[in-house]
Amino acid sequence: MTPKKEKIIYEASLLIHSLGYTNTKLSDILTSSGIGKGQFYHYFTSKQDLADAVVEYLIGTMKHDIFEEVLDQPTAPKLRLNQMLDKLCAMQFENQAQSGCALGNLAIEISEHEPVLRDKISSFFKQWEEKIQRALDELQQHGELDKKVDTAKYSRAMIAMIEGAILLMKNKQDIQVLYDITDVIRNEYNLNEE
Amino acid sequence: MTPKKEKIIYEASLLIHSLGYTNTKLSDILTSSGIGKGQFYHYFTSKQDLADAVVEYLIGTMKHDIFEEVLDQPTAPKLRLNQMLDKLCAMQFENQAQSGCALGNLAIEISEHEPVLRDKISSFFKQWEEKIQRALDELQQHGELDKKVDTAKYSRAMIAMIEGAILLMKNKQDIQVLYDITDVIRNEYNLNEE
Amino acid sequence: MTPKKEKIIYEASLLIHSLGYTNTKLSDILTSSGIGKGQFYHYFTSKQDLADAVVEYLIGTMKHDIFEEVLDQPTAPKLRLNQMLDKLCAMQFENQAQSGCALGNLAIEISEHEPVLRDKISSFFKQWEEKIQRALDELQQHGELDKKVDTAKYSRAMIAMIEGAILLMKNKQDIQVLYDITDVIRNEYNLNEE
Amino acid sequence: MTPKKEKIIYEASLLIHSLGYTNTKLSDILTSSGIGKGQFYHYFTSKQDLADAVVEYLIGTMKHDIFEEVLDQPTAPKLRLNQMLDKLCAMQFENQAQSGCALGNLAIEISEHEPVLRDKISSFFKQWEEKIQRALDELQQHGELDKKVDTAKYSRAMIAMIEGAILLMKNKQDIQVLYDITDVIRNEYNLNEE
DNA sequence: TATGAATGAGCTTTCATTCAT
DNA sequence: CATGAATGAAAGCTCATTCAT
Repeated sequence: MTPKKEKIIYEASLLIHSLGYTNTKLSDILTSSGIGKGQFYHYFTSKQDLADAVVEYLIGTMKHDIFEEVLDQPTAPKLRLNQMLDKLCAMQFENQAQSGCALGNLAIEISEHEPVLRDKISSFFKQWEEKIQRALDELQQHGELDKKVDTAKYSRAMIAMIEGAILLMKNKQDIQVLYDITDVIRNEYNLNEE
Repeated sequence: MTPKKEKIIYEASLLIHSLGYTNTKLSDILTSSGIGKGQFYHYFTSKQDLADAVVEYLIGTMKHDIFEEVLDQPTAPKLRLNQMLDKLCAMQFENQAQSGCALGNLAIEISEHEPVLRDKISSFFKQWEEKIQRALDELQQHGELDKKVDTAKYSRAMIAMIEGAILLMKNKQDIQVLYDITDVIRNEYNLNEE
Repeated sequence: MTPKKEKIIYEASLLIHSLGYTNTKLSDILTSSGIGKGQFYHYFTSKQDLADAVVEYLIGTMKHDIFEEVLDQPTAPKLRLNQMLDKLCAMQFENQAQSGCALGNLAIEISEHEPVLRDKISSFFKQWEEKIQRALDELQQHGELDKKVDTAKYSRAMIAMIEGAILLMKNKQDIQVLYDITDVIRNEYNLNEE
Repeated sequence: MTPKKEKIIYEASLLIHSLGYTNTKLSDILTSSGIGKGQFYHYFTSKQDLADAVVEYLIGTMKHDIFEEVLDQPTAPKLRLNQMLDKLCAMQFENQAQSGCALGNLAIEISEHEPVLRDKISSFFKQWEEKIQRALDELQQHGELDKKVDTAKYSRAMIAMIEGAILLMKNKQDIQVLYDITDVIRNEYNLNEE
């Protein structure tokens, strides 16, 4: 992967995050990347091909920021989940609550009609669920979570709350929505005390 | 509003639900509605104008189905909330878990760049929150909900869970995701009968 | 078929005759026809679609000029064949021996890779063979052609001589080539005397 | 001429034979030849320049196969012409009747608009005519051909039949067309042994 | 009202050619 | 000699919108 290609993917990811895949025009990408039309097709076979690369890049970023740096750490489960929420809030704050979740947006834009991309995103969400579930299992073992909750369902529900919160936040263009709902998450999953 | 105009809006709402606003072409709408180009511009000044009407229609449908028929009813709060969840699940089941939430999709597609539509959707979500909050307040008064929860935040969080669940469901193209997460909602908000 | 569509097909047929299918650009056709890009796609679904129409038009023209006006006439076979050759020579003379046989050119350009167009042209050549063969059969019956020649093969061979003559004529950009070879045809098929 | 350059010309000739000059892309040639872009422009100044070389190569091949190995041989004229036809049939059989005559195809594709290439091909056809004419003259001297035929016209007509036969054969994608018409040639020019 | 022909800016993509290394 | 990154004009095509009837 040449630096140029990485640059194109990065610039495209910003555009797609803000505008969506369809609304991002090749000309936008060319302008942002500072390349010519022909050059683009030297690196990618099509706009679709770039979309694949962007999705992989976005998933890679999330895996790095959320999995490797937080959920995969050998720290206490409560800490991991709190750090995860902090980080997600920080990401949206940096974006000024404007564009929402890049992968969530794409999931909604393409899931019904683009099976390949859908599966990539779906696979990411599955991994995320598993890592949260592991944390919830640990909490349960430590008696910090109600014994009878189904951690598989609850980890998925936590992601749903996060994605839904970001959706509502984007719709209101107001970061407070995300803060409020992460508060509720911390309450409901006993992430607050001590 | 002539029946023809209503027909156009209805057919457009189906297409936009499945394809998104940008990916829905005027020609698709004309074909579905069985009208000609000139006819369209007789009823609408632009595609944007139609989008406004579609959003109003979608909001109107939700208000009828969820507000008037359920949340505004003088029934027990637990029943109202359960019926609301049942209805939302039924709607997605009918759609075979394919397209997700029409308003949620649009919220994500247009919130950053189309203030007028964003505000319309945002206003709908706000009303929804208020009606859920009212139900939660009643539950609290009946001692069926923890006294210290902030019902404003919790009603918003419930919508976040619902929208997030539908997002994940659409991404997996599997209704079970929605069922699982509504189970969690019922648990957490003490909606299961006893 | 609207006059506009006919005009596009006609102008395209001239361009394709001279330049070939691939070398004829949509922009050439638009300029010749005096229409805009969008209008073209109102009448045709693609450049390929136009090619189909052009082939049909070219075949139709040949059928009219060579079949209906000459070979299908109830005149003497020798006269019909001579008139056919005269007409073919006249057509190339009008074109100043520049572009050759429109259908022959297309046959060479597309036969290996475009089965649909190939079959259309092939079907035209087959009909042409049959009509010449009928004339040759009549000649044989009148004792004006050697009894033992296989009229099926000889009619096909006559078309081969014509198409080959036009090919060589085009290559030399000299009508005389065609005249010389039609002379040979008239000799060999006893079309001269009286 | 380096082996690499010869390789490029050879691979290009195969592609141009099948696809035509315009439809053969530089990238196809690079792939087939296993070279890079820069390498190509080291050997050729342009695609046109390559086309010149390909035409020379194709003409050279025909001269070797048809002239040197057959028509220039000091054998009997009837044998030479029969061997020529046999060889031409064999070449098309090898190609499975798919692509036709490489030089005939190019003649049709470029004669109207590329004078340099046209003249090269035209010059080849002229030489071919002369060599056939010489054979016909010898046949006439041996009393094996009608005295009064104009051997110049008849040699050209023979090439026309061959090229026309290959055109029809390519259009039908059926080698039998060529076989049938060469049969007629052998009849008409008294080439069948007796 | 109603039709669909016409427009044209802009889209994704192609491709011969040039250039830096 | 050799590579392949870079260029950009031009290709085929799309689509919201306008206009003549």
